Amino acid sequence: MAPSTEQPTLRRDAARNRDKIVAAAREAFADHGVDVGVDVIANQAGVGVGTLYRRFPTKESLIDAIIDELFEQVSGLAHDSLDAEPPESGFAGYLRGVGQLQVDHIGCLSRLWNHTGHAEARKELEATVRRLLHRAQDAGLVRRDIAYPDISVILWSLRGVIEATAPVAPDQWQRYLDLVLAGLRPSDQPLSRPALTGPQVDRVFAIHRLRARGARSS
Amino acid sequence: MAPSTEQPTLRRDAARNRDKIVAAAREAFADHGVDVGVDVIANQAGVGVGTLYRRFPTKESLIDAIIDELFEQVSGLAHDSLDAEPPESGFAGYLRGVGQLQVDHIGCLSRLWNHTGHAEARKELEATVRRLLHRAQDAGLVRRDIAYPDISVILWSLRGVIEATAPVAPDQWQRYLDLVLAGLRPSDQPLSRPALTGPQVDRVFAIHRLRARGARSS
DNA sequence: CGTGAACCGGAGCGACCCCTCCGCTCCGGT
DNA sequence: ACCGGAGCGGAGGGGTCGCTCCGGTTCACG
Repeated sequence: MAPSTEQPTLRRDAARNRDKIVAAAREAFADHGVDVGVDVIANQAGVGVGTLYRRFPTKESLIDAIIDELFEQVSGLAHDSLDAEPPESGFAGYLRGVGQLQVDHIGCLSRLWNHTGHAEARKELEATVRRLLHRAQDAGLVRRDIAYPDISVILWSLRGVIEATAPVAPDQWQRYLDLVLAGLRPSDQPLSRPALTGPQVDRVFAIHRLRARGARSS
Repeated sequence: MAPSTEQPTLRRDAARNRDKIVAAAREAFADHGVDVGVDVIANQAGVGVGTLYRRFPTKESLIDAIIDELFEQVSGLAHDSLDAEPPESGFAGYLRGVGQLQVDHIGCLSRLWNHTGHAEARKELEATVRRLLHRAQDAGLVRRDIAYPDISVILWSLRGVIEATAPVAPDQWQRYLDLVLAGLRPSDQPLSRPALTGPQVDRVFAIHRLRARGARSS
């Protein structure tokens, strides 16, 4: 039952501070983006930066912790969507749910989809979303030549809309998603290009992860 | 014939260097994003940073110059699309053209749409795009309840897709645009939200312009 | 060709930010 | 109550980046 990475039982005040740091980081990242200074986070948590850095050896690792939380919410949402009624509505519900999650974590969007570890958790999420997609296709809501990587592309596009419009019109992305869902409905006009392949999607993740580290390569 | 902002006749070598700086900046921004150091640009242009800063008092003003170029290309593209054959194809052609421009200037995307000045040029572009949109609507290619601000939203979404996928699959955005265009076709299912209003779009621009200046507000 | 103004270059300043270090505090088991 | 050590805070190191300053150079006009 215990996770593989076992903590050597944090002292109680230390655990409390860790929670305060995570909460402060969550809020600060959502409000001001991942570029907020660590001192701002430490201040908001009521601790010193030294305390922060004892628990999270790197600012990046703190970001990862927040993104991990977010990823779990996405996973949970996908699983919940499996129980939607009627079943074929789960697909749209998943997309709408992810949209709302993105709105609630605007500052972190650039990191949401380049998840460091958890390859296995990613596989599971993918399997779930594939099921949602197939159900929608079987019900005639989504054209057959839409593949799983297309969902990633749609979510990237959603990110673009949300990042631009959310501060002004927090629900405008829903109108846009209506349009996309309409575009997904069966049609006899073929698409001009094939879908991304799985490895290509992985490379997109990899590139964005590199870029996130502040690469300044040639 | 002379533009309203008259230059006091730059010395020839100075003009040459200015051009070299702009060319280097265009390339550097496209390749590495707007976060490249000014010394990189100056190096590539074969001049010192001092020379760069004589011509462009701020890195921001250099970025603006590049964005202005890009904006003119968009304007030209919109006008060219007016002559498309058949006329109702101009709308899709415009969107595809803007997509390609975005691919060619990936690093600048975050700045493309928050254009500082030229309110009048913006108005003209808007008028042109409105005509393209109306033609497509009259031809039955686009549903009637799509308004001009929806085009901005679509371009923001396109930006999200391009930023994510272009390094791996430079033309994947076209598949995605196919879907959006399909979603724009007439339908009797209403959209769940109204379009953005003009002032809302302006506020989106304003907010992003502020954010670009590196604001670290509360 | 001579002259003065415009121009050039790059070392260096200041601001910012991530992270470390070390003297002090306070938890918690005995 | 006592004590060992985990935990704490925040000043400052190290690095980056935008921008400035000024001695030397080059252009263009008379």
